[in-house]
Amino acid sequence: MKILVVDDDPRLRDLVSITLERAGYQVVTARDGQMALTHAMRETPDLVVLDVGLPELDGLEVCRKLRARSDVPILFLTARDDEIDRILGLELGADDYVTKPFSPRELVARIKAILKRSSARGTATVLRYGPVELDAAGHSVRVDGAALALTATELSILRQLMQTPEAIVSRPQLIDAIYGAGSAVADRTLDSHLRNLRRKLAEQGWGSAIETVHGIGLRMGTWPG
Amino acid sequence: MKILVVDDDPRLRDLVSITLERAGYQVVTARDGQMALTHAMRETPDLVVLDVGLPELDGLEVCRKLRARSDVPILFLTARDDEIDRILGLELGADDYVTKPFSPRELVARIKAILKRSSARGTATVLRYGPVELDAAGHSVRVDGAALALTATELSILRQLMQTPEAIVSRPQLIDAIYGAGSAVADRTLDSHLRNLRRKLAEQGWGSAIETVHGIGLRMGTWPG
DNA sequence: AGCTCCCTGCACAAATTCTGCACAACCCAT
DNA sequence: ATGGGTTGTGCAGAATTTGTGCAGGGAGCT
Repeated sequence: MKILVVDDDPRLRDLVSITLERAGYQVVTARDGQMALTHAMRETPDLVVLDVGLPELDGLEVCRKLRARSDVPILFLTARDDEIDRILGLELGADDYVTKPFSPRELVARIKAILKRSSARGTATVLRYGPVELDAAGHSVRVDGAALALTATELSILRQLMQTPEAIVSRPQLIDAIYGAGSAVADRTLDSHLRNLRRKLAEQGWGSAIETVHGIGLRMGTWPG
Repeated sequence: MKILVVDDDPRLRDLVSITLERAGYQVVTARDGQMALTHAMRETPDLVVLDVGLPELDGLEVCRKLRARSDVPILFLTARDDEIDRILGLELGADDYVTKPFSPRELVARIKAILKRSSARGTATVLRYGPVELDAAGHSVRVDGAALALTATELSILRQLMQTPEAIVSRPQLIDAIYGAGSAVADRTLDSHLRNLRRKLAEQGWGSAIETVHGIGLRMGTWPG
């Protein structure tokens, strides 16, 4: 989980960073609104901790601009109570706020709560094609409801194929996607995994799910039924 | 609502006591760290007001010890600004702090805020999955109602896993979450704790609660029944 | 000081998965 | 039909990942 921390006060920035890093998050910092927007685009954080009282482009403005292009959860840091009213009044789509001074524990608790909510919202990690269901987070695959025990590599192959159903994926593409690009694994190796994967699918009665297109590549088949 | 006030200065103790009593709280006092711990155990206060600069066992130490067995909210009283850094930096789990000199009104306001928050957090501190119940506040775990004696690390692991049931948590993620990020604990160490945790679960008949997904991580299992 | 409990991590064993060779089977254009 | 290129299969050693026995060190309690 990556978190973008935006505050102009270096001490507070450090405090928050250290706290969050201890809590197991990856942290990126920005010291003003402009930088915040740049980083938000480039780093695609999972959450933004945003100070309201930024110089120049203030926090509320940054929030509005962020919301224009992303649904990233936002947690505001506010110094004074009257700032809270502005946040609430403006309905900017902030997810929560914490008033300074705050305790690290509190901050982490709030962040966890937000992330939990937003991950509950976005259960879109499940790929589905025909009777095959692939849950990336749980590393689990079900066929007609029955769980399939796949190894990491097998699952990786299946995911690639399911990401573009009905489209043909070439072998080099697959290999690049599974191992990094420019890896030197033999073509036969891919075949081995492919075989195991097919065998496991076949045990559930879907042996023909992955079809070979000779000389071109592989694809998650056009479903028979 | 019962509040424990810990300070070695009798005048300040009285001031705080009277202020709080006027605000409608029941007050218990202690003049040193040792006494504070004793009272905290016996009286189970709803909040502790703790002076940082105590003789002998200092406030930070008291806080740490309290945290070892309870989640009671803690409000620090600090004399100097540099003490604040220590509180925040150490991430002891304090909920707020007030610098001396402070106004009685300020103190009461902070206390109200903390109590409000902690009651709002309220009953959501219990994680449950299958027959396993984890009560973060009480540091206790029950399986089919039977209490399980877990060490701090074991509990930490279990909590991480239960926070995202059915999802896989990688070993690095677990290690980052339990110790700070970027810590250098051996992989085997995690295994050791894991083994102990599993053994204890097995004694209650749920040895398979935590399953291993080879090469990926661990997960709080898909429940058998 | 002595005792207990917990954390940490080494050395080794066990389990699981990955890789790729040798060869057979297959597809398609000529 | 035939030959060259492509894909599937049996198999086994290599490599990685995970589990276990065990022990030293340190914190806390009496």
